[in-house]
This record gives sequence, C-alpha cells and structure tokens, in this order.
Amino acid sequence: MRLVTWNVNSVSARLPRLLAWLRVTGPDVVCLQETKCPDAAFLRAEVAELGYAAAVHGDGRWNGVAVLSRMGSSDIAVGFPGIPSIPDAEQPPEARAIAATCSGVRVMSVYVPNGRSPEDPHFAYKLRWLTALRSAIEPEAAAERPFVLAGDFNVAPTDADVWDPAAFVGSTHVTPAERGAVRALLDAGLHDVPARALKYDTPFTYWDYRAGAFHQNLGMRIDLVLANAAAYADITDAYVDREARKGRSPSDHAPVVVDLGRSSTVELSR
DNA sequence: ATGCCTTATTTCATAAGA
Repeated sequence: MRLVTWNVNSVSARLPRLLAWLRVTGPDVVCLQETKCPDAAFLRAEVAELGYAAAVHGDGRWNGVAVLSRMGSSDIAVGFPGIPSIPDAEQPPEARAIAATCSGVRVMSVYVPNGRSPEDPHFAYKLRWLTALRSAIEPEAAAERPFVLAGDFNVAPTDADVWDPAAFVGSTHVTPAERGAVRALLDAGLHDVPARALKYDTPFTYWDYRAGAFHQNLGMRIDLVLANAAAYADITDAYVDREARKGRSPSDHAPVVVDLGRSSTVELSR
C-alpha cells in the first residue's frame, strides 16, 4: 500500500496538479487537508476516474479533510469523539478530521488548528484539540490493527524541523506545549515515520509562498505520518516529494509518501 | 533552475494561513 498525506490548500484550485500527481505517483490511499470545499462540491467524478473513492468532510471556505482510496473505504467517521469547537463558538466542530478503513488499515486524516499566536484563544483551542485527539486515537494506537494518523499537525516536533529555530522564538508551531501535545500522541503508541528528503538533509513539508521561501529552503516539517506498531513494522520507505512544491500554482505544502509492504493486488483480492 | 503569496468569499477588499 502506498499512502500519502498532502495539504493541498484547496482541492478545487489544485485539481489539475493533484490529478497529474496521482497519475504519476500512484498512491492507494490519500489523506488530504485544507480541501476548502463543501462536501457537495467535492470533485468526486474527477478522482473516481483515477479509481479513487472519496470520503470527504468539508466546511466550505476553510479547513476540510478527505481520504481518497482505491483499495476500498469503510467505516467512515467524521471528526472524532470529544472533538472541541472553536473558542466561544456555538457552531459544530470544524471539519478537521476524517477516518476510514482501507484494506484493513485504519487511516485518519487530520488538519490540526493553526493556533495563530501563543496568546490567541485559538492557541488554547489547538492544544485542547490535540489533547482530545490523543484520547480518541488511544485505542487505535494500541490495537493490533494497523493504524495511521496522517496530516498537517501545524507543529514542528523538534528544532531540526524548522529552518532556523531562532526565527521562531515567540511563534506557534514550536512551543513546548505544542510539542508536548504531539509527544503525547507518540506516547500513546504511535511512531513518527521518518521520511527521506529528496534534496537537502531536512525533509521539510511546508514552505511559505512569500519571499521565495521555497527556493531558499526556508521550510518546516509539520506534515506528519504517525503509525502504530503494526503499521510501522510494515513500512518499507517514506519520502517527501518536494518536486510537487515546484512550478506553477503549487500548494505551499509538499506530499509525504509512505510505502507499506502490503501489496495492493493481494489486499484487493481478499 | 524551483522564483519572490494564495485561497474563497460576505469579491475590486478581507481574513486566514504558519
């Protein structure tokens, strides 16, 4: 099984690039974030043409997650038990998590809240969200069944995951509280899958659109694939495809590609 | 070369991203 996570920054705006990339890369399961697309508007027919069933969960203008699968998709769940709402909101929770079982692997695509700034109410919301996520995934993390939690975590787990730690003093994404919340996910039984970089020695997954950040490799590793023991033991390779960040109209995130030993042919025949 | 920000919407301006 080839599994991917990619924050596409609007699935509609990215559709031509997404389809072309899917054709070339051939993933079996695709976790998308920031689809920015209401469920009714999701371009299901276009991905179906490439063989993917789409489990989608969208808000409209912001957020939005999906799991595309060409290996079947069952037990689709949007959100997770205990998912918090935004601060002082009486609205339903934002569309930031969706799970599906694809050929025996439980897969969850998440778009963790940004946090905005450490003083902002959205920062406390981010921490609450990650804490609730940990509680929700605890059984899956400890289970025998392979489980993969993938997405845009909006946290750089270590100083090595940002281009310059000094540039992030006072910023979100690097605080001990955020890193502790991600560490808690690992403590629940998940492994941070080490991905190869296709260039340089740091597998960054995000580069700001502004000021030529990509071309100077001023990036961050905030898109993660976390695998429980069963899934982790099955991994044969993982890389960040920075090629997908190049060219015209890219997302500001690059996809992370993870290969698991399971053959799609074998799995599909079961 | 990979090139100086982009998205959807309450659209000719704004909020949000990280």
